[in-house]
Amino acid sequence: MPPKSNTERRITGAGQLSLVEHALCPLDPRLSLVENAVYSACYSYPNQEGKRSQANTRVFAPLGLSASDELFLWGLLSLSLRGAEPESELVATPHWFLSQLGLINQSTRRGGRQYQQFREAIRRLSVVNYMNDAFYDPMRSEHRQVCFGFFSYSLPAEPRSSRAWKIAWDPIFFEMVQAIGGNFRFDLEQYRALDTASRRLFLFASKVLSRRAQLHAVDFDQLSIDTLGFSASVPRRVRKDKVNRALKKLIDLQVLSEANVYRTTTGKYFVSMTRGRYFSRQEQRARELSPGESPMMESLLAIGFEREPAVRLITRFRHRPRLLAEWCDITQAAMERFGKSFFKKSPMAFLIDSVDKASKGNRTAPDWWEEIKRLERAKHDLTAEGRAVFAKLQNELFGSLNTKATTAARKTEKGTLTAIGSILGNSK
DNA sequence: TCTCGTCACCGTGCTTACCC
DNA sequence: GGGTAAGCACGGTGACGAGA
Repeated sequence: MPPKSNTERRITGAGQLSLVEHALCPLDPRLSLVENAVYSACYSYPNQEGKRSQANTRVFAPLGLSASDELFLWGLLSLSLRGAEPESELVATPHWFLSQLGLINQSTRRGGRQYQQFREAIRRLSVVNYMNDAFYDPMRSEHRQVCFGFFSYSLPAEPRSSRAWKIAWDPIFFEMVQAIGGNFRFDLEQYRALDTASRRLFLFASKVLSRRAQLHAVDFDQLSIDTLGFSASVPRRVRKDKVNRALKKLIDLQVLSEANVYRTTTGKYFVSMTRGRYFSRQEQRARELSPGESPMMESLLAIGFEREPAVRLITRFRHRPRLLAEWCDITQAAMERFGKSFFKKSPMAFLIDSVDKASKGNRTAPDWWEEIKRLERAKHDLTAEGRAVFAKLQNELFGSLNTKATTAARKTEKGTLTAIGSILGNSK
């Protein structure tokens, strides 16, 4: 079914160039949603001499990872890149995040489950460690060894709290993403409507076909296992069936005008794809937020402001959004922790006075609030077992890349989830 | 014998409708 | 906003048959 050609605002997602070349975890949640999961994948890229080289990746997910978590990764990234100036930190209520991502709205009676899924996805994504021995750096126009997490977060420890959530991107990752040529845009609503395998294929096609009209020959095994995340143990005929279904969905959405899985010799399959009409109508840049849509709005309303004064306050501090977000959080934390008796006049007066003084350097955040933040941060620490796996993976991918043993190990682990026991066992 | 396509089955996660 | 149940979609597996 072709997408609606309406004039309503389309939500735009943002993808990272190297990350969509390969899957971050298996598609099957039974394989991916396990503690201390390690997923290996590889992809080929043209090096500086124009020859094909191979990039090897490892994704270490201490809390496991679900293919559906990627929706939140790309969605949050798009929110950070929405304005003229990219924001390395997002501070907003979960309701704001979910409504911006189109997961909840005022007309649908949905809520609890979406909040829980968002919270769990954020937890899993925040502890992921990503390693790649040839990650494309758009600023230096070269491939580099990288190791980073995606983001850190700070949520109120009490699930019922109405305080804002804070999400801070990893500086190295964010530097790569926000650079010109480091990201690409796609239609998040279309992405959300697809199943997880089709979503990955959609992103891969969005990246590659935005630069050229046709892809003549993508290795089928590479695409189905490394890029989409099907298990290598699944017979090729079954994978072919599933990839064909995903291709058909993209043809129906006019992302592709034509696609074909074909065989050259026995056991050697390739995929061809041709760009569809989706690319000619895609809105490249997302609209900037008005003050009324600011992530601060819900926090200010919760503190007691009317809508108009809240808009004025947001406009006044539009160049210092972090300062306003921090004092909103302090005010809400004080309301929850000490009650209204904490405030001499009102929470609104406290906020305006505090943020005014803080902007002039005459007031700093209270100690009790720093202590709350410290306790919230403490929840992130890896277990001893997790630290051991991470150290082993780093050594394996970057420490001895040229040894035959490592190459052999990579071949057997490619596209698979490695058992933690085997990793720790090998290191003995 | 090998490759390939189709189908049924099971387990899991997600969406939707309904209700409070 | 939040909980629950039913139905749906999908990934993985295995069996079976057709054709080269």
